[in-house]
Amino acid sequence: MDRDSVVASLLRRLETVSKLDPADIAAIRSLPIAVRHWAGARAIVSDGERPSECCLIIEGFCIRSKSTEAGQRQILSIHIPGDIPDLQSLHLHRMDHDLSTLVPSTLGFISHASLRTLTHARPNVADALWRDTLIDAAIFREWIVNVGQRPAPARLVHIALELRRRLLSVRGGTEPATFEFPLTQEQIGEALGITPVHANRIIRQLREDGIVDVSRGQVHVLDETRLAELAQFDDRYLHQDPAA
Amino acid sequence: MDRDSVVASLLRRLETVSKLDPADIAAIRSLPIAVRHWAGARAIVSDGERPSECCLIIEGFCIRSKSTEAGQRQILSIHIPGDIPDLQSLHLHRMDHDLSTLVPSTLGFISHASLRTLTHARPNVADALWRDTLIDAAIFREWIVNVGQRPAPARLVHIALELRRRLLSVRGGTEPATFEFPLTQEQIGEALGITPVHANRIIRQLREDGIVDVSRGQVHVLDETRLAELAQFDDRYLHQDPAA
DNA sequence: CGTTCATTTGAGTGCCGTCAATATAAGTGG
DNA sequence: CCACTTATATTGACGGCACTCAAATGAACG
Repeated sequence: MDRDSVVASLLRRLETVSKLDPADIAAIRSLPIAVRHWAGARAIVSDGERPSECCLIIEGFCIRSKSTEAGQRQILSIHIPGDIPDLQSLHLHRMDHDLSTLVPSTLGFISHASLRTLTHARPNVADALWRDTLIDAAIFREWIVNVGQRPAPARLVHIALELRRRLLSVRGGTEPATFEFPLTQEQIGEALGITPVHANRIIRQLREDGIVDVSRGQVHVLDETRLAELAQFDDRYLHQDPAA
Repeated sequence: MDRDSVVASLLRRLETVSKLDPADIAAIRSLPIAVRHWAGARAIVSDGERPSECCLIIEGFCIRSKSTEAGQRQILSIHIPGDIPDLQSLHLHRMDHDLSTLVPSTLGFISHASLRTLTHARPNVADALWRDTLIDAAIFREWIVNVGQRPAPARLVHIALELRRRLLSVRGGTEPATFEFPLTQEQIGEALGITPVHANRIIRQLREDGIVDVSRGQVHVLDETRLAELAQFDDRYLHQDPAA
């Protein structure tokens, strides 16, 4: 895999979210990145570890999650190509959650050392990456609202619409009626804070109602209008416009 | 109010969380800060606004919250002296949630311009503040787990123990059996994702069981052992040790 | 073609929500 | 300082969303 396509999605993403000048872009392009392939459903970094590098998703999907002592798991976020899901480890040295792949993925590892050199040399890039971690936090805030306030069907369609919107800033184009959503029903339950049994019932209900069909790792939108009404999805919290 | 006591809690907090050298500390001390008093239960910045300054809590308590279109409110975090709850606005220009006081408070406002000058001149300070926002995000992650996975009584004691632990890094000393918790039962409900009626029942149950007494804006620990067992509180996610 | 994992469905239970009323505390003006 | 107003806390009755336990079906994979 050539260097350009490795950083392409990262740059596309940083540029939709921040303003960078050519020198910044060149500096990011010249970061040393170690590309490795990862099987699906495998840990990348685990709770308690002290990683010395950050992980750029080049291809595939990842999730972050935390497990309680009672043995329950909560999925905290879903990550797509262009994301650096453990960028926080640059300053938070011990992991407080798990990061793992959802499907077979191509990952690029960037050492903390080289990132630190870059951010200290170029405050502009530091700001862009900082901003990236702040958007990450904004998504967590919305996730809290989702789990805390919305009824289960609305929770599901909300995270689905969030994922669709975020995929746009990498893939480009217009909102598709069908898109990847590579979670099992058990994982959907872990993301929404419900049991897999209940997740199944909600999915069936949404399908029977002709709103969305969530199956085989994909979402098929059946009725865009009623879906929007149910999800109450407002993308402002994604902060995708650097000017705003 | 003299300058030293204004920044004292901020410095104490940044130093428990990051390593700063004397020049960094001097630079932070010389930040222009406008001190203002605020009544209780008043908005500081609201969803949709574009603030040009950040707010340091000098005295008092604040919360961040988001409201859904359905009119429900979710409290996202509780803030104490030394916190800069809207530090994210430095890079995320449009607010995606509300920040308001819980009780009458003394606030210090620091312009984005002076913060940006400081962070660009001193990468060390930038890293410390960046780290601060990352801890903020780590707390959000734990909050998601709390709301998504724990039963309501455990949720309540978990946020109470988190607040107690965080108060320690400002106030110093050892874990007190009684501490401030200035939330009404309605606000407790909004923080936990339950109704105020149910919040009341849980509080009563915890009191009757002799575990904790949450009343009149205070928490009284009745049985430290059973409390710890119920809350499953592990402070690792607060990242209070700069070395770790 | 058997093993394993994911999905689906049923029956019964319980946590938590809604609606409603009352009590208590806190604050305000006369 | 008391009457009045309002916010907060408390309690009861009832309903429903979501959980547990359990089993069956379907899909994927070596």
